[in-house]
Amino acid sequence: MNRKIMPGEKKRLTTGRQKQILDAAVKVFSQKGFSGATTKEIAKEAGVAEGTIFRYFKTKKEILLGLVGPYIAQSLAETIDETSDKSDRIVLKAVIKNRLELIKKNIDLVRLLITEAQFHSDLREQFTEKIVLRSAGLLEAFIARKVQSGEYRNIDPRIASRALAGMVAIFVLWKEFLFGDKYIAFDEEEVIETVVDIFLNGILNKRGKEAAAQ
Amino acid sequence: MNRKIMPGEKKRLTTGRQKQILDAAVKVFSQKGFSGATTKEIAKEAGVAEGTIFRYFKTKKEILLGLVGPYIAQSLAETIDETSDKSDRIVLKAVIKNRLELIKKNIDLVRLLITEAQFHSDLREQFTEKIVLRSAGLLEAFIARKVQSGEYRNIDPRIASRALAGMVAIFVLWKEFLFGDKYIAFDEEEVIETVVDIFLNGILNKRGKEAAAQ
DNA sequence: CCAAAATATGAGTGAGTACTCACTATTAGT
DNA sequence: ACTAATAGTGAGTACTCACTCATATTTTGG
Repeated sequence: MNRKIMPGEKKRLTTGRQKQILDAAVKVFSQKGFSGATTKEIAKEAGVAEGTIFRYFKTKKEILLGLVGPYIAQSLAETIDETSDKSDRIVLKAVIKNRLELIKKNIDLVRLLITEAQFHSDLREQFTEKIVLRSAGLLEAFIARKVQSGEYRNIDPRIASRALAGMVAIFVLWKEFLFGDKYIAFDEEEVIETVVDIFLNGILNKRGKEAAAQ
Repeated sequence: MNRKIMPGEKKRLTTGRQKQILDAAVKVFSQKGFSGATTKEIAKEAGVAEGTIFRYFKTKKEILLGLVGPYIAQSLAETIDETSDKSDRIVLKAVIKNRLELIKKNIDLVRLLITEAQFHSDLREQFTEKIVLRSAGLLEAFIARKVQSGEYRNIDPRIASRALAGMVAIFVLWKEFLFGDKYIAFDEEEVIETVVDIFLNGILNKRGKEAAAQ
């Protein structure tokens, strides 16, 4: 009557039809937008018949919403704890690089989420609470600690954390959303280095500090 | 046979059916996305019959492209020349505020352009060249001058200008794209103040400078 | 005022869409 | 090997959409 549940499986989303369809959906949705994509295309991309899709998802919209559960968590919710004794410069650069890697690996999903979050409030809420606020919170907490310890100047960590995120984000948007390398190709390493440099210089409490390299 | 052209008119896009339809299109497109919007809705919003739309635009796509000509220029291409003797702090804050006002006044158009630029390369190119690169160029030049004069540290102005833009942009995206004031309501004045502060502190060549307010 | 030109209308059309369902293929239990 | 349950299929269905066009209204010029 009901299929046996294997010990370790519970919700095996990593594999199987469902995952296969969601993977295809991310690709097609991100290329054409939700409204512009057709279920026929998704089926083709997934290598299944159109009807099969509706065995796993009642509606097209439900496919989109299917992305915010385990799927997103699996793709984007990795966490990093650099509770190290390394310098801020190193830690921040590492965090940023890690984040960028994650985004680049899932750029289709990210573009899709940002684009469609505008139009689907249910998607927006999940995306916000599961990904954005959580990520923002980590960086915010890090900065708040430094402010409290007096290492950083007394700047609102909610603003500072977002400012730093924004500095990096704009280069991702620039490249992945709009222009590719058509107008300017930025060197990622140099961008990160510069951004962290401006940020730390801007927020550190002044002490005898190293001068900027000429 | 052909209608008389009044002396000063040439292309009067500021008024008339065309403008009326474009205004409606911005509203509907930005709410539903290009694919999700229907010509019927646009017609209704514009207060004309559906057929009338196709008297002014051959296709739906052409309505979208109609937005990038004089329409965009008129809405977003205002320029500011703060060739002043005021302090950087004042100038930058003024520039940012001016830019934010412009964006807020045309937020529907901005959202639409950012969203649809992904899917329509013709729109993307116009938007990029007419708006984005031009705006970026102004700030870039400003910073480049300061770097050359030795006021700012030797930081790539292309990166620095975008970093500053990103710091501000993320708060606009945060509010207008995703969350409104649902999670955190930022005070615009404070955000600008803080961002400029971090940026200038981060990029200024060190001299006897005012300490951060406690 | 009138006719002719320009403009506006909205029911109609064909293409294309999300979704259904009667059917086929595969798998699992014995 | 047989059977029942499950999974997969793709042509068909009801509907929506961009776009057309015959007709109606407004504007123009004399």
